[in-house]
Amino acid sequence: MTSFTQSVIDTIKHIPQGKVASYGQVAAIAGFPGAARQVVWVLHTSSEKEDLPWHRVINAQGKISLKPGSGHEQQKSLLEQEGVRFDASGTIDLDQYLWSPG
DNA sequence: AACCTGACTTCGG
DNA sequence: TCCGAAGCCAGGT
Repeated sequence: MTSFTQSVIDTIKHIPQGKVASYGQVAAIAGFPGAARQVVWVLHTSSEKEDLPWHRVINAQGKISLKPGSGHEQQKSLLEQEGVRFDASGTIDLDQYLWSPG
């Protein structure tokens, strides 16, 4: 499979524990730069079926985009369990936790 | 077949 | 520095 969906799913599955990646980054690595919104859609449609580490995908500012009550707390909790520290304002230190597939 | 939506990103005023 | 608008693409209705 070389579809956009499969590429994104595969990319997300490769995000290591304790690291995070932005939507745009995931799209770019998957081979579709600028397709951040489609990544959102993939998470919505395949996060459970494909058993994806959806919580490791955040926005480019190092913050969780979900609204409180819609998974925000759960995502933060899951990341903290993996060792990701949050700022007092709920921001992740990208210098330290941003995934670089190097 | 056309229109709408989505956990985004980036640029311009 | 902050806000608004446009652009990305696939899937659902």
